[in-house]
Amino acid sequence: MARPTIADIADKAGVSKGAVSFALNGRPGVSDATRARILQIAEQMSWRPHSAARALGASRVDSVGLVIARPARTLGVEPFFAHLLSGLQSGLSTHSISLQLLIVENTEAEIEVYKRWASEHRVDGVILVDLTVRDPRIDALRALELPAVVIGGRGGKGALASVWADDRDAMLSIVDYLAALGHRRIAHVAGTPNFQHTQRRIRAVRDAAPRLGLIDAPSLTTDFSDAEGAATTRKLLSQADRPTAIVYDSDVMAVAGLGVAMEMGVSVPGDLSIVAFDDSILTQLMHPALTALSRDTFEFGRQAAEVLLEVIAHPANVINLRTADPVLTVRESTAPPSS
Amino acid sequence: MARPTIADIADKAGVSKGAVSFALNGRPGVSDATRARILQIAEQMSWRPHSAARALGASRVDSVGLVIARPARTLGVEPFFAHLLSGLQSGLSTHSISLQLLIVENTEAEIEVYKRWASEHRVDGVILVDLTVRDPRIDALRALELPAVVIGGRGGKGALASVWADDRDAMLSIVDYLAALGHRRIAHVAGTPNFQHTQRRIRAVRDAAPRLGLIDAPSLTTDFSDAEGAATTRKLLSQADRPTAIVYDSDVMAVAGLGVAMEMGVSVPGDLSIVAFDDSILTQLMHPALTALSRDTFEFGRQAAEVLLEVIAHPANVINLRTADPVLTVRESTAPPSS
DNA sequence: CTGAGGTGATAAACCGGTATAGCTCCTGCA
DNA sequence: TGCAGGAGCTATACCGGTTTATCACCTCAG
Repeated sequence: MARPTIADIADKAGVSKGAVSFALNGRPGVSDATRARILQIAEQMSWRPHSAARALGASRVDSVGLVIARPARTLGVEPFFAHLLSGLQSGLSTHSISLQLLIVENTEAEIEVYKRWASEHRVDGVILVDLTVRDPRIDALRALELPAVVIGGRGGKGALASVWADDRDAMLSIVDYLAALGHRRIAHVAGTPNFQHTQRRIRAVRDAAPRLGLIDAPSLTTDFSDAEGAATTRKLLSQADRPTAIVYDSDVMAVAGLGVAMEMGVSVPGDLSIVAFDDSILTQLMHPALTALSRDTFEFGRQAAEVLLEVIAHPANVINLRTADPVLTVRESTAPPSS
Repeated sequence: MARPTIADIADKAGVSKGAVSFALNGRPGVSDATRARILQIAEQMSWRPHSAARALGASRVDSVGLVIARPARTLGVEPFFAHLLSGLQSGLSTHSISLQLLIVENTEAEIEVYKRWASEHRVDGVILVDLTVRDPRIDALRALELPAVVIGGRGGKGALASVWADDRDAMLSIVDYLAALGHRRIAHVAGTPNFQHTQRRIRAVRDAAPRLGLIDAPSLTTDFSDAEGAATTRKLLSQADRPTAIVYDSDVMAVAGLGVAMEMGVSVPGDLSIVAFDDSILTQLMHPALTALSRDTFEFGRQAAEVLLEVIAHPANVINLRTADPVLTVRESTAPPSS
């Protein structure tokens, strides 16, 4: 017998299908003795539930979805997603929930995927990343009544559950550190301005400037690419009063910035300190190794999974979980300013 | 009506459920007029099939799986997987097939996942990556009768379908190029020896050495990590007769190697030429930018998807597809040897 | 005029589970 | 003694599709 069904088990145990179902799902309706016998037979026949049959009967598919709307090119470099995925899976696997992953080009396509998933009952819920200001996905998901958890932002007036880290505090810890080293000209090479976290980081820099007595603290937005990271760095370093420290919103841009500094004869950390807002193997491969903000992305994913499962189970329960604060890992790219 | 079923359509069209099913799946049994009417009603009610119901009836789930057995740490840096994923999805989405992704720690866990997927009918087939010599997954999959396609290797005596590139030719093109530049001491920092492609690359170097008159052409295996890449480079550059060119099996190791060269005062490409077997944004961020072998990984994934769907439809049909050869992208890290 | 064969449809079984109504005992309490 | 109530189990409907057996009807050849 290749693939036993509960009917086979019922036959062998001399009970009804219903009793087998009760026993296998740990719900009342059978005696302990019968339950034990059924479980043993199931084990021995190496029975496993047919996912489609269960989904049809129980109207849940034990599967959640993650759509990433980014060009594949930028995806690969970011260890963020790999760690997030691992964390998500770690949180899901304990409940035998599987993960559907889809990479699409833009937000419209992403919303289309949600519609399809909802109408085909392919997932019980979804995880949202890269939240933008006035994100259209939030309304779309609400309309679809698809449970969701937002990663790294708030779910729009508390409507969607979320798991988030405090970008503001994190940015402040970087700027505080640089100011303590003696830097007064600090620049911030930010990412895409429509991302919520970009906004929060820019605001943090702006707010901290007066308190720390910074002479200049510009935030320049980019598209997160190495090319714009390099171009922006070139512009900053060409100024008369160039910054003595630059904070980059991503590790890739920080590495690109380091390249520009070398190319222009600006020594790091002698003439310029560099900090990356994201940590990865990239920052450690460099010479000098880059000071970077380390986040526990794996744990982030694990918590997101837990929250999502909770929201699926109890849709009314809107959870907003703040995760552990990221910490600044100081390496070789930061030092007091030379003059 | 939130989610219409074919019964609703049947009611509205005044026909039976069966007729609707025939019409929607484009199979004979209904007249063209009725078919058109049913399709129109389905469209208007924005009907979509319930995936679980379809899976249960048709015994296929329109979903395939990919398991990656690697630590998440190394995963993120490799653009390879992001591109492969995009390509796979591109090939699958035209047939409305979804992809399940799972990252696990080791091969045993991977095989367990296959067993679970097979017994729970969660996927119609799987894609295999990182093929090792005498790979245990091949026999496991055959035992499970789970359709599969192997990426980047042969499916064990032609048993499993495969999509592969010619690693041997690729390595020869690198070594030929370095020899043409005048290099006679070429070293090869290889990956894990149990990978099939590592073996093929090592063999290619060994076979080419006499023909090209190479004085020395050692292949040193590593675990693919930046640490071992750096350590091996350090060892090579400390030798009396140190190599004038090093070929690295991955971009991460090449970058680590470049760092070691800088740290030891060995100029690149003046004193040492460096080639990476894998291309990515990493190699382009470096100074000097690294000469690297570029593969069309997206297309690779797309073809793998096509082959897998073919194998699922016709299990007896074992396809072995050779993809386009990778090309060497020459950048700043290679030059004729100095002396 | 008859019968073979094809067309267009229906009804019902089926896929493998879950959920529920109901039945049979058994126990405990008035 | 009678009966309420619960434990333990069965039978059956149901989820939303697919597939098969069957049938009515029409056409056309013999």
